[in-house]
Amino acid sequence: MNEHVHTTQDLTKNQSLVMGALSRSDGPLSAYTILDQLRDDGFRAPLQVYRALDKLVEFGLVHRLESLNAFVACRHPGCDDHETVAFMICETCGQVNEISDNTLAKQLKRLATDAGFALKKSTVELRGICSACAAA
Amino acid sequence: MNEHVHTTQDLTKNQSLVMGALSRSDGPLSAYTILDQLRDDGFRAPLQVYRALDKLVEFGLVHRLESLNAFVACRHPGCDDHETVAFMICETCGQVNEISDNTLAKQLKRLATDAGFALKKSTVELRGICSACAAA
DNA sequence: AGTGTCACGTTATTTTGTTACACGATTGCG
DNA sequence: CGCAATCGTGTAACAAAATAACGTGACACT
Repeated sequence: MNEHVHTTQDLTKNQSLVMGALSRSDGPLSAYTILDQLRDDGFRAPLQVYRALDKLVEFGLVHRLESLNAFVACRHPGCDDHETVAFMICETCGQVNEISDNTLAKQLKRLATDAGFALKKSTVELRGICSACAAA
Repeated sequence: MNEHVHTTQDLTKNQSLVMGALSRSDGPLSAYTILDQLRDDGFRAPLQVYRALDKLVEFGLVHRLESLNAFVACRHPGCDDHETVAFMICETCGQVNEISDNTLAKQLKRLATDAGFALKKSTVELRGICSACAAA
């Protein structure tokens, strides 16, 4: 097993449960929503969720949406560049679309470099109305 | 007076106080930090701060930093494109640099358009180490 | 046995943000 | 004028999001 790429099998029980909840969901979930969903599985405190989430984010299996205070399962786990991903968030239906645009990533890095800024992580979250909702 | 561009004179008392606190500060402030700073001016409840902040953001005088749950005074108030601004946030000193890059703005819009996504607002927050802190 | 590490569990607390309700000032209008 | 509508304000209570502090058990390694 590769030491960097984590799959479901590497996960601890709590991490698997949280990952499962996020995978089942078609949209982002808040930590407390996850907690509620996992009560029957023995979850009792927010910290249990947050600890699992921290690890899952670290593994690149989950993304945090800063503008929503919520989390989503990564659509392309295993891809390297988890520091430069963009999201399109529909304000009508709540659906989140994960985009991996190389040009954008490069541009952000260039912007940072030009300013002498050592970029660690970039948060790009686009808010608007998705095509499906616009049509409806 | 232009009906879209707001200046300090348009602001209500509370809005002015909050704007003043943000302008005085050299970095981002949380709503509750602002509240504490304005206790002597009669502020008592978070809602007073949030209401003022909402308006100031609406006016384009203040930006909200989603990844920090904090707020900063806009460096170039009066500029149109308050929906596509990027921030570089130094994780060492906490300084925030506001960037208005036209190429980036266009690219984000193109990304959205290509996906049939009606972009309303984009959040771009780059985390890393600023040049000053890297040198030190 | 001793040590370090890691995930886990529990309680309490802090930080952040919102809901609900009421009051006063202003504006617009019949 | 009188009256509704709007807007900013004030207060209290509350909900949501995140963390602090402390302790336990499992496991590996020496």
